[in-house]
Parts: sequence; structure tokens; C-alpha cells
Amino acid sequence: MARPNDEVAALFQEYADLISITGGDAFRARVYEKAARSIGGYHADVSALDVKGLQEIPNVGKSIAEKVTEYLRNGSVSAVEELRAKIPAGVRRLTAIPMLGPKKACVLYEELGISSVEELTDAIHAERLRDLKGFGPKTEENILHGIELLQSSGDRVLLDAAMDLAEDIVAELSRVTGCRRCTYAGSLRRLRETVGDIDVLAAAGSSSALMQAFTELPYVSEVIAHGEKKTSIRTTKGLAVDLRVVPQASWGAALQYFTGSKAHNIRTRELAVHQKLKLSEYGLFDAETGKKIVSRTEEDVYARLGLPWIPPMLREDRGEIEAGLRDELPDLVEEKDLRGDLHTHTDLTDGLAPLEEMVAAAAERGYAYYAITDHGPNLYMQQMTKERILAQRERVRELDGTYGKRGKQRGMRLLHGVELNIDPDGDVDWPEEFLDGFDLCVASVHSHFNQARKALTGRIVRACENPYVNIIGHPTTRIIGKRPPIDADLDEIFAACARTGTALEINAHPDRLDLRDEDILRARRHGVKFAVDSDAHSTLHLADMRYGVGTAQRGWLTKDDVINTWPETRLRRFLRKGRADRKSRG
DNA sequence: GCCGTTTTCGGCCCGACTGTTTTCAGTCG
Repeated sequence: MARPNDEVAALFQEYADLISITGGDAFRARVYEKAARSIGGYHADVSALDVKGLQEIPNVGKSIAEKVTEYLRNGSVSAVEELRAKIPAGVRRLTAIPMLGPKKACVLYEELGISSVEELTDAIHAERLRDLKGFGPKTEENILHGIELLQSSGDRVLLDAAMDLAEDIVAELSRVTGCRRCTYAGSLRRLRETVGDIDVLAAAGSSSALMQAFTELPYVSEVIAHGEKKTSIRTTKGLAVDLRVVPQASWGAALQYFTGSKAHNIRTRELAVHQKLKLSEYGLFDAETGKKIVSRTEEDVYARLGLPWIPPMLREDRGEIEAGLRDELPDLVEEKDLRGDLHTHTDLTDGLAPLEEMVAAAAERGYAYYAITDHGPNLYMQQMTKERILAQRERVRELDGTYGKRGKQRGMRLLHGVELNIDPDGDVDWPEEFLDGFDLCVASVHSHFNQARKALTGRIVRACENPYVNIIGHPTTRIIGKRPPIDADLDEIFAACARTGTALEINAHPDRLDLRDEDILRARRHGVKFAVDSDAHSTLHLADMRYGVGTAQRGWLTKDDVINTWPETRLRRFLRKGRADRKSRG
């Protein structure tokens, strides 16, 4: 079950699309689009708000607030239903085809009655599009190609795959003679969890050498567009990459513009307009004289708009403009702030590397402390036993402080932990007496993902209430593109975490990134603490931490919010949770 | 339909590329 906010957001997005397709007022369509975004990202549950409370959501006025209450009361909105009756759902789906927007979809439906991708394919093959105004042979070809893309790949790729490719392209283009600067921008620079296409920006006096080198990269399968300022290609794996080349003097404005997000750019451009300025990728200009004011660095552009430099991870129009104007941007946690990793595996369970290799690799990263948390016995894959994990503990104690030594000081501290399995009732693998011997316990859901919402919620809340559970691992268990998040009442879980002193994990593995940014923003409001963990199953995975930190940054987290940035003593105090009381009683 | 340190009415982000045009509309980001 989706959050009511998400349902309402989807409804308004659909309404905005339908307005565009039916040729309605474009500004009205944009307002609904903006309202959809604001509602989807709003912290409070819309079903708990009255019309007045709803109007406090940005971009929601009287009319939209009333539509929200109408939807919550009736399960539908008459204005939306009216447009749905006019336009089959398939017509809206046509606009998912690249190169096919609302205008062309409308023509196809009104002139030829086409209302599905299949009908469109047939019509093209029957040459029925030939007589339509604005449709030529090239358009036909593009649409067919777009349908192919839509049906085959079309999907967004995971952050690490996009990053690897982007870093390679940037390295290649940086070697081209005349290239002054080169970097990736777009959603990749904002570290969104998935990337639809890669934006690469370069500065050079002349673009031709760069454009040529770009189209000749070995993995280019298709050149989509080829111009002086912009060239687009598709890779053999189906990922689109744009290269924009700008003069060095425009670098800052261009980087700001191509980093996005679209919503953030609209807000910055609006700020410019209100100050009689004009912001484009070439710079910030005086609107009347056209004279350039600044463009060289992002800092210059933001400063002239009255803003501090805004970290890319915040640029989603989720309040960063307002916070910036008040000079209240968060001091975001950074990868260098991390003093350790609190969820990692070895080959004692399903990890690939032995304890010593994992610890050595962790010490290489300069950590002050490091936790080993192999699976408990309830996860079928390994026959973990008390004996085996106690033997591991003995070895961990021997290695404690021996890696990453500097001079005579003790090296990296080792914490011996376990990743417990939260069973369908919320119980974990071992009784409290045995758990008492661990330095920390991560607890995660690994099965029974489809329990009813109430059972799933209660199950995790119960795990939080266990005085030995310190961290809820990959809290929603989603696998991006493969497994949806569990249907639990996250706000109830967040409240339980805050109440019991249980941290929520931000699992850094690129196919999890769990919690995700939006959930982090909500959890933060409950006062929850977080642990950014690699969940490494091999030494290589330790480096995934950058994606976990990026996700934490997208959730506006500071050092203080993240327990594995804390000094060891403060961390150990947090990990004692309810244990100290029990010991003093016993 | 929303919004306001120019405004309660009249605005609403900006530019590149493509294809179908013959000066521009549509789409995308």
C-alpha cells in the first residue's frame, strides 16, 4: 500500500499529463506537476490534514487542496475522471516513447484514433502517419526506434554502473587536446540512486575535437544527435550519454545548469528573474542590458542570487533554496567523516574474504574502528553456531588494534557483532544472554517480505524493542529494480527507533541504498540516528561507502546524525542501549 | 491554478537540436 501522499502525487501527475495531451493550459499543467512533487515529498501524511493544513504545502492552493480531500473521501476526483473519460489511458502511455510528447500523442489519437503502443506500431507499418501534419518519414523512424528502446532497455541503471562509465568517459575526454576541464554532471553528480542518462560537461575553446573523440569512444553504438555545442550518443549497453562543450568562462553557470535537478534549476531561474536577472547555462545576465554578471564558478552564480553554494546532493527543490536563503543549509556528512563501518561479512558466512583480509582492507581505508557482523544461525545459508562465532570472536580480540597502527599507538579497533535475522514474529536468532557477549547487533529482515502491513510493522518495532538490537539493517529490504520495499508503516518504525535508541541503516550497496533518500528525510524528523554501512561481502565492497554517504547527504544528514562518524567512546555508549540497566540489575 | 520585498492580476525558466518547415513547433533536459 502506497503512502496516501504518493497516491495523490501520482494522481496529479496523471492529471497534468492529461491536461497537456488535451491541449489544456500549459501553466495549469505545470502547477499540477509542481503540486504532485510537493505532496509526494511532504513530510506529513495528507490524509491527516484538513483543507487549511493542505494549503500549507507549497504549490497547493484552495482548488488543489479540495481535490485532495475529494480524493481521500471518494477515492477519485471528478475533474480527473472527466479527462480520463476523454482520453484512453494508452494515449498517455504513448508519451513515454522518446521523441513523442503530448502534442504528437494528441494528434495521433484525434486523427487516427491510436491509443496504444501496438496500434501505433501497426499504423506506422501501414503508412497511416504519412498524411499527418508534422509527421514525416524521419519522425516515423524515430518513433519506431523509440518504441524499441522503451520495450528493451529503457530502464535506469544503477549508480555504480553509471559512475564507472562516467569516470571512464571523463578520463578519456580530459586527454583530448584543448580540453580545459571535464566532469560529469546531472543526476549522477547529485548521486541519485539510479541514473537515466549521463551528462558530461567539458570546457574548451573549440568543441570539434572533443565531439569527435566522444563519438569515437569504443562503446558508442549510436550517435543520437551531433551538434557544435551538444552531442548525444547511446552506448552498446543502451545508456544515453550527453556531452556539452562550453567556453571556459561559462564553466560555473554550465555546471550549475547541467547538474540540475530540473526543479532546482527552475527555482534558481525564478530567483534570477525576480532580481531582474536572467540565468542560463552561459551565465547570469542583466535581464535588460544582457550584460553578463557572473559565470565562472558555481559559487559566483549562487552568491549573486543571494545563496551559499548548494551541494549537488541537495539540489532537488526539497527546501534547499529556502534553507540557503536563510543561510541554514545543513553541514552535510562526508565520506572522510566516517570513522568506521558497522556491518560487514567474512567467509565465515556468505562473505568472500577471510577475516584477516577484510580487516586489512578496512584498515587501509583509515578507519578507527570496524565491526564484523556475520549472519546468525537463522539464515539458512550458513550453519552458524555459537561455537563458530565464539571462535571468531576470539580471533577478533587477537587482531583488535593490530592493523593500521601508527607508531606506538593502538591501531584500528575491532567490534565483534552479528547480523541477526528478524523472524516473522520479530524474534531474533539468539537469546539475550548470548547477545550480551556482542559489541553490537545488526538485525534485518531476510524473508517473509509479503506479510500484511501491520504484521511487518510490528515485527520490526519488536526488533527495535530488543535491548540488544542496535541497528536495523537494510530496513525496507528493497533491491532496486528487482524487489519492492516491504509494505510497512515506516513512520511507526522511525518513531520506535527514536524511542528505543536503535539506529537505522543506510545500506551503501548500490543495488540496495536502503534506507533511500526520501525515507531518510522523514526518519530524520523523528530524531532517529543512522549508520551508513557497506554490508561488504568482499574487500571491494568496502568502497561502496561513497554511495551510502551520497544517499545520507541526499537525506540532509550531518555528522551528528550518523553514529559511525562518532568517536569510539560515544559510539560504544550508544551501542550499550538498554544493556547497562540490565547488568546493574543483575 | 498558484503566487506576491515590483503584483490580489498577470505573470509563470531557458536553450539546443530535430524535422518539417520556409520561420517554427515539438521535445527534451
